[in-house]
Amino acid sequence: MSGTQAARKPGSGRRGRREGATESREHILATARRLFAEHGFDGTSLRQIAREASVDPAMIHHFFKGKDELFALSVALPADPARVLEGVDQHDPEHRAEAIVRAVLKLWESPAQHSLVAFIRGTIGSRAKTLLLREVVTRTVISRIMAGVPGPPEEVALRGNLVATQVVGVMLVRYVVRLEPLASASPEEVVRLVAPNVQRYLTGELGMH
Amino acid sequence: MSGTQAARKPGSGRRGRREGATESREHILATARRLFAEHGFDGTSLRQIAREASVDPAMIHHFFKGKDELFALSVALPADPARVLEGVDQHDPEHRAEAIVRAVLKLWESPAQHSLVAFIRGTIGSRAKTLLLREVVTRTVISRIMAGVPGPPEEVALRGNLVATQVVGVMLVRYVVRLEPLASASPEEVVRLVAPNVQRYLTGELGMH
DNA sequence: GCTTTAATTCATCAAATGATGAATTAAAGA
DNA sequence: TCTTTAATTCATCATTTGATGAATTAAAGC
Repeated sequence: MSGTQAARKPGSGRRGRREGATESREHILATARRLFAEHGFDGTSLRQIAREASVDPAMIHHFFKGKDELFALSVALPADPARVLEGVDQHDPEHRAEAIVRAVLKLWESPAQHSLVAFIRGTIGSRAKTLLLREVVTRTVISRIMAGVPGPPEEVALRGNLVATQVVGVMLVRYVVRLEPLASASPEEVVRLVAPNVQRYLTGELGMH
Repeated sequence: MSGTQAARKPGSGRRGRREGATESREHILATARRLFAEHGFDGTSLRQIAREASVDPAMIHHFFKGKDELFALSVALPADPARVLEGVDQHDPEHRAEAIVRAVLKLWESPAQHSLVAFIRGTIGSRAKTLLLREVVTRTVISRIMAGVPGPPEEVALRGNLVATQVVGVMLVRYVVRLEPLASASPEEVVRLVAPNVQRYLTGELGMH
């Protein structure tokens, strides 16, 4: 796992503050996002981030409390669920699926994609982080998606879980594993393909009881 | 991340071969399976495995070439896709979804569950391993599931991807993230809930072209 | 211009990791 | 029984990791 030597030898840079605008903090964050996305949390070292950001490792501790905070700030929750799903709950539940799928795809097609992949990799890799994910997903995402859906609470909760399976599945297969041809399909085509199934979970006949 | 001290101090055990049956190798494998499932590949150290298996770390290198081989043997491909999906392709494509979902759930409800979660965590955590997963899934799983499905190859491939989104989503939400109430639903109920959506992807109207 | 603040690098630490070779002991085979 | 093979532990290495404190330099505020 040991790559080639650093692009900047230890000692080639002058000491002290650099001239010009200060942008190291953003470089660190951008590099961290990219590396966490590629190799996950444990697979990415602070030194590697520092090297690729052309910065001394100590800078990371100067700007952030440690690796955890860097991960949290660079990668975790790269988007505010409330904003992403804004307006979704104003659609009639009977015709909400399209809006959900479209909102999710819009987010994943944005520049946030790197961060999102990093979030998925870093989160699923560890049990502790997965538990955190469950909380976030349940409280902020699913509750929002299911607002106003009629039926007994237990059934609505189950429907929310089912919607999650389909949405998470698309995210994983299209953006993380990148199966073709789905990965190359246009967002609108994905909406057409997937939304009907999501709609069934939301308000359709489930064949229960 | 550092847990409590080991259950066996360094020096409390006699040197040399232990008396009685030799089962350390299996203990190592079982412990590795469990720990890889909880903390992923990088999050699990050989020393931790050795400690919880009540074994010297050097034993791991005695039985296995290294961490990679241990991971491969304990965790990777915990089930032969061919066996799991055996007979699925003998169902008429028009009524194959139930068989698929049932086969997948049967596997995940088996004792292999730990290994499978470990496989997912270890695989999704790293980009390189994800690429490998893509190969395996495409060549062995999807091709088997889609055998005999009519239509142009490109469309069949897309349908296969869509089936994958739904199946992967269920695996992740039910077994890895464990969202309730889906995680506690009976396998047969999950089949009833999910199979219709899988069937639409397999042979249903997709609204394309 | 002077002072304060912040950015940047260097040197270094303690801990943990994967790995290896030698020594010790029991089981298996003759 | 004697010999060979395999299992088990110990001691130890070189690396890597995350982290810290001090020293150096530029920017910002006055």
